[in-house]
Amino acid sequence: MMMTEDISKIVELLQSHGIRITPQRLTIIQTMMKLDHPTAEEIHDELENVYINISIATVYNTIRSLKEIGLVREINCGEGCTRFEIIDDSHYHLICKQCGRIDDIHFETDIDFAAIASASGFDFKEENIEIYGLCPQCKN
Amino acid sequence: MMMTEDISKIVELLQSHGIRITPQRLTIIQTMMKLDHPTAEEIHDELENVYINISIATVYNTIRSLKEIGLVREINCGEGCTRFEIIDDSHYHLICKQCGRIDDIHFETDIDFAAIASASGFDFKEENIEIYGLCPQCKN
DNA sequence: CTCCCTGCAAATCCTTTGCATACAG
DNA sequence: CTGTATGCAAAGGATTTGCAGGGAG
Repeated sequence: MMMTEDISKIVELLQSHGIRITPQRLTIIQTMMKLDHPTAEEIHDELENVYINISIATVYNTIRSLKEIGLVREINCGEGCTRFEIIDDSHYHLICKQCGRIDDIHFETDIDFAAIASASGFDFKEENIEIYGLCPQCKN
Repeated sequence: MMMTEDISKIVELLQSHGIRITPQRLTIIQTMMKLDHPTAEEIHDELENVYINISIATVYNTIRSLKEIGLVREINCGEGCTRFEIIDDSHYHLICKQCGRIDDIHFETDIDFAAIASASGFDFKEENIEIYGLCPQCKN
């Protein structure tokens, strides 16, 4: 997980994309760092728990901005289940097709994503690897 | 793309999962094979074009069944854009973050997905690799 | 100061569901 | 025959948008 001190780097990233630094945005980012692959609603609920009122629309709008600049990744956990996370180092996901459990998986790969993208004339931004299966609880 | 002759194998796959063979399901599968990463609605529209009336609910229900048995993969092309394809050989996707263009990418990888899954106690089903960037048209 | 951001509520869009009928096995 | 699949329409849920006021730069 990304360290709290990295907030200053995140602030620079937002500024470099002309995104204004607002208390709501910083709060949402910090909440995403605290929670484990939260849904938009879980972020919103967590904020309510600490008596911070940020509208769900702002949560969604912020997530969208952060996705666009590559700070946030969307994880598809099936059946209308969408979760989000701050992208830090290269880690990928192991997802249970049954219950939606998401495990972070760290491994190295020899795939040169940037080269693959540019071979088709694309500017590489980021990659996403999802491994689907049945978790220990669901596989029986 | 999967060959039409493979329909018999698909029929077997459905049967082995206790999924009944209906004209609607076969038609939807063939339409998915014909179209390039269609959305649910594109499948439905294509059927209307040839005067076949299959309700959009049946399209969605069928896609869901096919996803569950691992025949169909969902591709996330951002901004509430969900596309589907029949899974055939191992190929992955290069997706434009701007316009949603999807290119199929074929490459080999040394990642042993099954081993990674079982290391966490998961039964491996399938994997998904998405590379995001900006396509030649959008990167300027 | 100016323009972007926020909150609220309403709108929208995608997907699923309930029910009666049809049909695959 | 029996139980699942289908069609239709309606429900449901997630995400976005319009608008007026507030705040960052």
